[in-house]
Amino acid sequence: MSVTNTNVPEAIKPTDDCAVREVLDLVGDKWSVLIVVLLGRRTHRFSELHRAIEGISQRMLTLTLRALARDGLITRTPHATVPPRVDYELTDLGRTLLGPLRALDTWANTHREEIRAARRRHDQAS
Amino acid sequence: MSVTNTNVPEAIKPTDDCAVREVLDLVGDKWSVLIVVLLGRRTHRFSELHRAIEGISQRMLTLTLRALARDGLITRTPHATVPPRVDYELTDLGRTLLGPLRALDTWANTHREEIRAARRRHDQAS
DNA sequence: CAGCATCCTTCAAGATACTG
DNA sequence: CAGTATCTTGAAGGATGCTG
Repeated sequence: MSVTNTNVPEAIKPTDDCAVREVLDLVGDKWSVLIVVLLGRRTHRFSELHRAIEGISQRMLTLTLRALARDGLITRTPHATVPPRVDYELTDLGRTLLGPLRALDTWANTHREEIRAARRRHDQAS
Repeated sequence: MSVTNTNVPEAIKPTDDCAVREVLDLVGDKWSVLIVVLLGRRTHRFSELHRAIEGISQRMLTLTLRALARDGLITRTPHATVPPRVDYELTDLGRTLLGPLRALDTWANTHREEIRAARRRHDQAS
């Protein structure tokens, strides 16, 4: 199913059939967008990401980076130095994702208060 | 942290500090975007959504609708008829989300093959 | 019809300790 | 430094039966 095309049958299957959900399967988890955004600014090494992202464990950083690399959004380049050093960088594909993410970012900043208000109203009423 | 503003310190906290992650906390789950997209076309009643969204359980449909209503993205209007009937509809706020979602949708459709290719390459290499 | 109440399973994610 | 290897837990989600 497409968000854009409205000339479609009623039914929706998650993942198979909804393009937006495919994106969420790529970067909808807890850490991926944070990494993509940081790498959107500049190349980072592993330890830099680890320090920059508050609260992430070494394990989750490794797993998330591996998944992003598999999907072609980032590259991993190890340097044979001592001590070892591994750089992570957005691919061209990864960079194209920054635009849509910016749209979401703008939306969130614009409507943040509206959402909080709705929540307060709802929680009050019940 | 903002995706747009690059004049910011290094560190990122998830949820608190990243606007994109806030959106993902609203609609990043398995079913929310599907519902938002369907309601973007027209008002639906509960049973219509249940039939339209392949694989969703009554329980998850109820929970997801409730969360979306709490965040002010949709409205719930029960009709005192027999048999009972409840309509769900996007709010103005909910409608403003369709734009950013469309951006993601377009991105996914454009780069779907690229991602599949990257994945094949990666899985081959290992 | 539109749900709620329970029980159950699975998996994302965290904690901790170890290593090339 | 940049990871693995285990173990554990919490929350998301599913299955089923009941009800105003």
